[in-house]
Amino acid sequence: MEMVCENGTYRPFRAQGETGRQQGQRWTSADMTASHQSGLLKQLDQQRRQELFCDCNVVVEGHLFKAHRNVLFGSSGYFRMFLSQGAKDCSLEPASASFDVFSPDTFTVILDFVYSGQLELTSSNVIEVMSAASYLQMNDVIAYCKDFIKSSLEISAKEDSNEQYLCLSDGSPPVQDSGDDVMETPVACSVSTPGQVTMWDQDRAQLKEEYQGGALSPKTTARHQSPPPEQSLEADVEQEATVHPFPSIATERRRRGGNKRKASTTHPVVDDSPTIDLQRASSHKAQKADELYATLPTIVGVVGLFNKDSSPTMRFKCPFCTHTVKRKADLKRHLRCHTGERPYPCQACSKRFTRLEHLRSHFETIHQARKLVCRKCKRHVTELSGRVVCEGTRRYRLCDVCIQETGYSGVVLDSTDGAPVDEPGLLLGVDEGQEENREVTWLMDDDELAEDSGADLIIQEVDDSDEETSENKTDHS
DNA sequence: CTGGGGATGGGGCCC
DNA sequence: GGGGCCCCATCCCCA
Repeated sequence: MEMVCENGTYRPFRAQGETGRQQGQRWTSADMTASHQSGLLKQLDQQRRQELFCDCNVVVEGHLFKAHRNVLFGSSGYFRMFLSQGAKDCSLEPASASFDVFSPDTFTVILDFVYSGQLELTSSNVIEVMSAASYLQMNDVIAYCKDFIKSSLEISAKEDSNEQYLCLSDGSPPVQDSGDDVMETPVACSVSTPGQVTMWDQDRAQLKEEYQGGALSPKTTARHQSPPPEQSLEADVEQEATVHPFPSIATERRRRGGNKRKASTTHPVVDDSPTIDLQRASSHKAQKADELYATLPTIVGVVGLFNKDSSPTMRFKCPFCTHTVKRKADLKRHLRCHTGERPYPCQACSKRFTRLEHLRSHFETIHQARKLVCRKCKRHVTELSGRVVCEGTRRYRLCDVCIQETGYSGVVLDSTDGAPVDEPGLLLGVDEGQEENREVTWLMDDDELAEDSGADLIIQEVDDSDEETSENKTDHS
């Protein structure tokens, strides 16, 4: 770059306009800037389509795309790295890049976006475009894809909320399930009937309508030319906790911490309507997860990395975060932390889990008192010496010593028929299903424990539609 | 306020 | 691909 000497120091040469601005002579406006940028981009796009001055060849699965280095450099972190490596190479040979990790159609969408600022997202290509954008390190495209998905799921969540509103119209307070993130606020929202219009199509129509009406913020309109600086992924993630029902890992964990304890300390949900409602919401979430899975193309993340011996290894990349896994099954498992899908409900307390093993662990710990440790003195007990104490649906063991020391009083079930022993001050004949707000405590023998606990855990991957009946049964068993 | 422990959830990997 | 085990991180309660 040409340098000029100014007061004994060298400064970069300034264009006329900048000098003019310093002197207050520059005449400009936002419209003029936008018009100029738009025109320039159009010109570049025309050049690309006419293959004029293209100095970069991109081969995607055998299909050749011609483009301009400068444009790719300015749009993609991947190309910035790639082209920087050859920047010192002053040869006139066009730079060449080859990809097999996404389809030519997907790259067409991305390249069109680069040259026009218009991102043609559809329900069928959003995942693949997002994955490719992740590979190419195009954060703005990723953000737009995320917004597209989030907006769709927001509609879904509104539908869920609306259902909840309808279910709770009898005035019952909404019950927040521990495991599920159900929107609490009822939202007036028209619910489309299945088959009438797809979630994605509805969302696109809404986006288009809002955009045309000028009601949509630039963030969700996939405009490329002037993305605000705060529109980074990090900022986006920060907003998720309050705005979007589609959490990243970070926000998921934050929220998890907030809700988790409520679940473990509150009594089981005994009011049927909210439970059913949560199940419906969860069912809806599972459906959305299924839709997401259905839209996952094989592309989802076939990312070529390299082993120590420089041999390529295939990994599957999560389209929603930077996580990669070796197996597709592991990716599916991982995706549950994004979709919120919890297909394994505890039949005893309605808490839901993402994995069967977590459900099993929870059930054995919380409801079966499988740990042979006295909860009070922490000493090891045996099946015989450790008496099982029940609090609601929670069960744990106390050794005889701790029971005597604490003067433990509660409902003591007869070991033979399970009926409470008639003692003064005990809650007799109180069923938790009938007296949900009273903490019923009793002792239980191992015989009874073995008899009923094994049957309690009905492990199944739930088809939520049938869930309400089965859970009602176990709630009162 | 702090450390320990329980509960939960996610990742890696073997079967 | 699913099930299961192990390990680890995080959050929260409690002493």
